[in-house]
Amino acid sequence: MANFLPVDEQLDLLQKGAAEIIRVSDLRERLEQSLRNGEPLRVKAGFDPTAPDLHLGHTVLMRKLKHFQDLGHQVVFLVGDYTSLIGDPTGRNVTRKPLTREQIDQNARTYTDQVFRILDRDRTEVRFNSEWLGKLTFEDIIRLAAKFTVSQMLERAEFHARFQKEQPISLHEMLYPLAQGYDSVALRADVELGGTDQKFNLLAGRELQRDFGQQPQIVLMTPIIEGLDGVQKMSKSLNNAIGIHEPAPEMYGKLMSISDDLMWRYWELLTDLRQSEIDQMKADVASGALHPMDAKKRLARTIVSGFHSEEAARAADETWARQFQQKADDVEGLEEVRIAAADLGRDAEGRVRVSKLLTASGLAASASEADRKIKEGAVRVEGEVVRQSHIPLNHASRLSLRVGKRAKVVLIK
RNA sequence: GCACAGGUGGCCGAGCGGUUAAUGGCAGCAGACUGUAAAUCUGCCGCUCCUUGGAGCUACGGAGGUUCGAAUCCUCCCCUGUGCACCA
Repeated sequence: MANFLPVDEQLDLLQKGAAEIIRVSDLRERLEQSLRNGEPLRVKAGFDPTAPDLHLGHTVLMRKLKHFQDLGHQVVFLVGDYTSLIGDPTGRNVTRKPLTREQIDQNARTYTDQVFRILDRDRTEVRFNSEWLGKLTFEDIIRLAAKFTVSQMLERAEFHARFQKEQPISLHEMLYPLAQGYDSVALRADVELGGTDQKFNLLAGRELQRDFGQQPQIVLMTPIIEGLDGVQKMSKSLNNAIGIHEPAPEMYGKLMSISDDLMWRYWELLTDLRQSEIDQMKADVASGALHPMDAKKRLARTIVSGFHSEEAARAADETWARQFQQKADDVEGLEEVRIAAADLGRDAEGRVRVSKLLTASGLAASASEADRKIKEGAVRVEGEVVRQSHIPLNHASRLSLRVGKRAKVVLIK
């Protein structure tokens, strides 16, 4: 099988960026064991396909998975198709809405497509937990449930908080850690990765494995990265996430919108730059040798080129600079939208309602909102601020529109 | 099942028969300021329509009802929480 690196070197890479490992001594032992018998470790990480897209927050964990993979270990990418019927209560103050089977399948497909932007497809074992969870009988579930007590469950911060606030906790939500733990049993996992918020669930795996006569898995937790707001964790539903499928300019722009403070965290968790290099850069910014904006641009380029290409990153960089650093409305590189002239409607003098233009192009959610933006002076057509509700539109079939920092080119036919 | 307390705009949370899409906070958006941001200040923050200003429509768990008038009162239903559920 693979030629493994010496244990110390492996540990060195694996510990980098890990928030907590339970326990490091066990991991060392397990690595030594694997080195002796030439068997790679089985390293598991589960993802619930509850949202259709992965975002950069997920990649923190995937990057760590890749480290294991690079070291020659067997990575198991587990799609929690069955557990997503429950919905992980982690970090939730309300019960999740259950997904339909179709949504889950659809999401799972999107997931596996995206994950191989980071992991090596040929060396990754992809599994779905419906494979074994779907076969459990009610009796099996009763036996699993008997392993935990109600107060153990209520110790969990999420449940505790909800209980205190007299908010509902459905019984099935307590089944989640059992299911995730049983996954580890079924997969005979040596190591499980997860975010720090998963601690309880990860530890349940150790518990159950012990009960099933297996060696309890090592648990490696990665930090939870903050979203664009810099406060809450990155999450699609909080609308502060950067999806890994997002187009380069979008991704670049979002990265540039983070605060200077947050930038350092992103450097650490989302790039492979060494800590020493990051510290150096930090020092340069502090001393004034490096402009923070340049550091941030470099961050954005680094990340974007990882998911797209260097050319795409460079192009995004130029587009961004044009859009935000020059005041003039430059049409080049902007997203183009087609609008049917019939959808706009003209008044007797052949003028067009600006709010219609904005809604049709997707720059405003509703005509009412568009009208407000016009009053606020946020709307520009061909670079000129527009304050009237109607503008003449002769034969121009192509014009640039801007609302605040968002801009598009519309083609009217 | 019984009793009690609740269900208000993306979220939290006031209002508890009579100005107003409904105080306030958060989030969001825009303007100013900057280095793109962040911070700060200001404005906006249901939808539709009409060329600055207006007009209309839809909203306070759901359905009915009382009333000139309801988020506010009544009835039923749905949902959540708490307590009780042997003696009671």
